[in-house]
Amino acid sequence: MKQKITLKHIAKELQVSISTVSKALKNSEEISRDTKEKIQAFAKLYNYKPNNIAISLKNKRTKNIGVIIPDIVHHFFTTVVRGVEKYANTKGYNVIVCLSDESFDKEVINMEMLANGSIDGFIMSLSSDTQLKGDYNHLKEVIEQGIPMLLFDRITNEVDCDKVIIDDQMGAYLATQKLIDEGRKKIALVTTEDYLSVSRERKTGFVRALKDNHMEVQEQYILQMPTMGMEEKPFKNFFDSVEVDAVLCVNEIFAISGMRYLKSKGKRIPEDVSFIGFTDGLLSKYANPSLTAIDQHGEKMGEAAAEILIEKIESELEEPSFKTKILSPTLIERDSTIN
Amino acid sequence: MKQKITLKHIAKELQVSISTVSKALKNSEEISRDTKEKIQAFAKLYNYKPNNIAISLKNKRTKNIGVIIPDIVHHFFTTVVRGVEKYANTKGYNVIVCLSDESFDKEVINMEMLANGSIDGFIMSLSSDTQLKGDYNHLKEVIEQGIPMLLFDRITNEVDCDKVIIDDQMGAYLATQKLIDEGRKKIALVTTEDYLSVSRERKTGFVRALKDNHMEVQEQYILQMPTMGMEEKPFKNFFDSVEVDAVLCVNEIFAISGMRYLKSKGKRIPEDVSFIGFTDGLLSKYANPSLTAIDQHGEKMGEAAAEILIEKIESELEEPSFKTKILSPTLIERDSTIN
DNA sequence: TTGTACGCGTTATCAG
DNA sequence: CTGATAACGCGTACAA
Repeated sequence: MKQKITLKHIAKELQVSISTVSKALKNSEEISRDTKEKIQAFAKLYNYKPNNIAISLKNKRTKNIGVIIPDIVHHFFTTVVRGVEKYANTKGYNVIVCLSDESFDKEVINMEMLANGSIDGFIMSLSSDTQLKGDYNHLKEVIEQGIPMLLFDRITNEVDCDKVIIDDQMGAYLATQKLIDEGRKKIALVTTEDYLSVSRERKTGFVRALKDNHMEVQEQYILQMPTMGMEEKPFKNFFDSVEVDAVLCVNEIFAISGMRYLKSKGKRIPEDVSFIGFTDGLLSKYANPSLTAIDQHGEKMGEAAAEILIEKIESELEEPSFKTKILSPTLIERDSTIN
Repeated sequence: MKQKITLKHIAKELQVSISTVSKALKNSEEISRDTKEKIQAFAKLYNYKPNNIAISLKNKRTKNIGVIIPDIVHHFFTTVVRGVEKYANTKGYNVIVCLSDESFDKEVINMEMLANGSIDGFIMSLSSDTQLKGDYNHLKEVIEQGIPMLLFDRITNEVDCDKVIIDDQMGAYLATQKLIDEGRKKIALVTTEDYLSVSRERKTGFVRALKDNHMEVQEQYILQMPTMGMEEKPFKNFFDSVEVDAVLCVNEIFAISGMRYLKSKGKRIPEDVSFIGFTDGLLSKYANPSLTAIDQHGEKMGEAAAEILIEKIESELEEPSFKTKILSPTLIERDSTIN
């Protein structure tokens, strides 16, 4: 087993001091050509690579960024991670991914683990538990310590930091307007509970579009789904009790499940009922009919987040100047709406 | 801005030596009650937490494990990552995720970045590029250095290390047998190019099942898809030229796309043609008809991988005793086959 | 041109 | 009971 070689080994082997080796490997002018060549050759031969940990300790820079997301088996979040990775790697950063699993406690634990020197900055999206609880002290503490922090997608106004979001209101507005333009009159919204920031925004956009078109907002057309998983029954109750001709869903799964139920009731899509869903993931593309969707541009979001965060890390100015970047969503028309 | 506090700060503030503080915080018997209480109170007040990096340097243990996967916007890999995270966190480890993006070069770069002290061990699945190239020197070098390494799913026999896979042959066999039991006679296999280890295995299982049932293996029933993405044309060519009554696909996307095309040709599923796909992801569940699938138990795989790797990391014996854990796949019957 | 000494934050050993 | 010292691996200001 070829143990990792250190400056010390090289120094001893070549009968010079450690600092000479260090300088030689940085091609310092201070060192004679001969010595440099000898040392560099030796280093290459034994494949010397500086130890990241030692450098981190010295520089107080780890070149790691911590990403905390609620779930990883999730199309949108993974596209964001991919974007973060992509940009971070070009800047020589690694990405440490931690999952909060939608739990406040795990979010706190993970942040504490990472905050003790493991990372130079955070990119995160709040767990639903945290948003429900409304307790953001763990974020505030980290920020207090001077660790750069960026929130994306699921954010809160209660903490001051950089943010990247898509314009969820606009997404919902676009979608709703599209349905109205099709001539739909009874448009339903299928959403989650209100404490998720994104759901609130989407609902606002939905309502605004209706009002702008002088349509009435009827609470009975709004279905608030309980926690994910059991979709069958709520849909049944809802669609059996109200007659709709269009449905906007805050995620793909709701849309697919909704379409399935209505089709089983003999409705034709999109002739009888149009569907639009948030998050343009795999399901939207491969659904039958394929689903018209709001693309949230996760990868771009991740890249933007990484760019902003890394800039902040490397600028190290004390100024608390935070920006919120708002990306625009796009409507991708497929077969669940009428062209 | 409340800077992170160190032992040194505490020592200075309390007029004691650094080592006294260190010991006091570890509740050492050597330190008097009074001093300990004073120091512990102070530490708690200022929320002292030891610096991970310094500890890593000292212990030569980072408590990080590196996970390198070809793609993260991918249901199977994310379930594995989730399993790894889950187990690793219970053992106090963080997970550093790097993406090879199916590229040999990125795989090498990422491994080198992580191998210089950032992680205590690797869990990885080979990029297709690497499998195509057949060059595993980067893995061998890392293993040479004594860094524990575990391969999962996309593995190779050319490197000696721990491995976790599902029995892909068995999965394909199970699926094929199911189709045969339904009375299908013209069973197609839709797969990728042969250099992916998993595809090879699945093909072998498919062939074996046919032979065991005294059925002829006909090359014309095997469709080798080019790289992912453009599914339309190859399917058209294939299904227009051969008549089949069942299809086994090595992934969900192929299955969904295949079903779609055949439905567009007026075939009924599963009455005219049965479908089974590998990887029980979202698409399988929500497809129409829902897809009978081989569950690869990604999360279990991740947990098993993390368990084996961490055990190896913490046992630090020199013995090169490597095991290969083989998980059994499960057939999940849905509506694309006949019950 | 090369080497010494120090510091990053921690722990362990040993001396007082 | 407490403190000084060395060590982990590296970089660098300063001394030789």
